[in-house]
Amino acid sequence: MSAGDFESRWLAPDVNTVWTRFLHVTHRLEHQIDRRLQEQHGITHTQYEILVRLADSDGRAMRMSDLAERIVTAKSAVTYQVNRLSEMGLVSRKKCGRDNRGIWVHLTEAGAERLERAAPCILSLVRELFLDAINCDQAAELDKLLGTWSDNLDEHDRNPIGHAQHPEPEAA
Amino acid sequence: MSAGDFESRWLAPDVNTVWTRFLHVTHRLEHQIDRRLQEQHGITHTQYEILVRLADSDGRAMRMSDLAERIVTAKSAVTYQVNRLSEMGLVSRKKCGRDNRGIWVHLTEAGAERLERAAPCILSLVRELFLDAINCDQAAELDKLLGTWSDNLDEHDRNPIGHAQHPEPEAA
DNA sequence: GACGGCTGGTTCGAATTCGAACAATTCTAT
DNA sequence: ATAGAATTGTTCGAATTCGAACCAGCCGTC
Repeated sequence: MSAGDFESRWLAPDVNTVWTRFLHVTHRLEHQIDRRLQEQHGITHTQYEILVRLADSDGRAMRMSDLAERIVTAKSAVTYQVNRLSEMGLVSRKKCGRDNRGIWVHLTEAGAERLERAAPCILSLVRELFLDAINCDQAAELDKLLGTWSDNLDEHDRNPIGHAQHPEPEAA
Repeated sequence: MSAGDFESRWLAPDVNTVWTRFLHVTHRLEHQIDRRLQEQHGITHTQYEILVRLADSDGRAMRMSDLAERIVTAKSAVTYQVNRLSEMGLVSRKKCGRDNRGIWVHLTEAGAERLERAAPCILSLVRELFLDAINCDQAAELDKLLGTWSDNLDEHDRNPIGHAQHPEPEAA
């Protein structure tokens, strides 16, 4: 085809390159961590994340929906995983009197212990793969970047469309 | 550990914070893109990735396993997605005479068109959320970081554990 | 040229995720 | 007080992913 001017087609190679590499790296990172976590501690990365968030929370407990928001998944997925973790005895659910429809997920002693055992392993992996090899300046830069991205996402969530094509229904 | 210099500022706020933010940001990014892609172009992010890789390849074709490696998923997942894309008419499979067990996945005209339509949309989203807000220096920095991480992962893959934690002390 | 070992892809079952529909509860405004 | 809206979690079905088992074609050696 090669239809004349398509400057907006592949844009600057930079965007593509950086983005592609970014995806590649993040995917591989997740895979590594997931595997290690599975093999050595018998939990998923998501499950690990849930435990971490609980441990970091006041009273080692959190509401389902807060959990969902923190780990960025659908509520139903949280239900599923909390069931799993509950079966394993790592968390427990308790109704909270205040709001009868709400549920508090508590980290159990067993859960805390499991986390204590898994955390160093994962953190060292994260360090090894992710942080150790970058210097302070880069680290500071990364921190800034994360902030920027986060803000951007917030803003975009508030204002989903930006300038997207009209949400036209499929014309017949 | 003096509490004022870059180093401690970086190390002290612990790995956890940066890592957590990183996960949060990447997950949200993926979700945004996935949603946009689904809503506006009827394909998954993985499917989009496959199309992109094909379009970028010589002869707009790739072997299944190369594809799997590029997009970092299990081979079976590639089979699955290529089947879907094939049903949609966006790719086609062709045996290659050379190696009778190998399969070349070709981008069809329809696939190329679909990609042409989707790419600007996604790239603009990527820019908007990911790149626009960072300046050249930061972009360069990011690029360097990605390179470092990638190398790290390569090395780690070659040398998976090197010092496995306690393999499995599960008994009481 | 037959034999064991690789490699490339597929198939199968299990696990996980999502979104939509739902039930129960709280909140708001009249 | 009450109808309507919003929120909280769950359930359900569909889609997707993974890993292991598997088949088939390639490659080296004898």
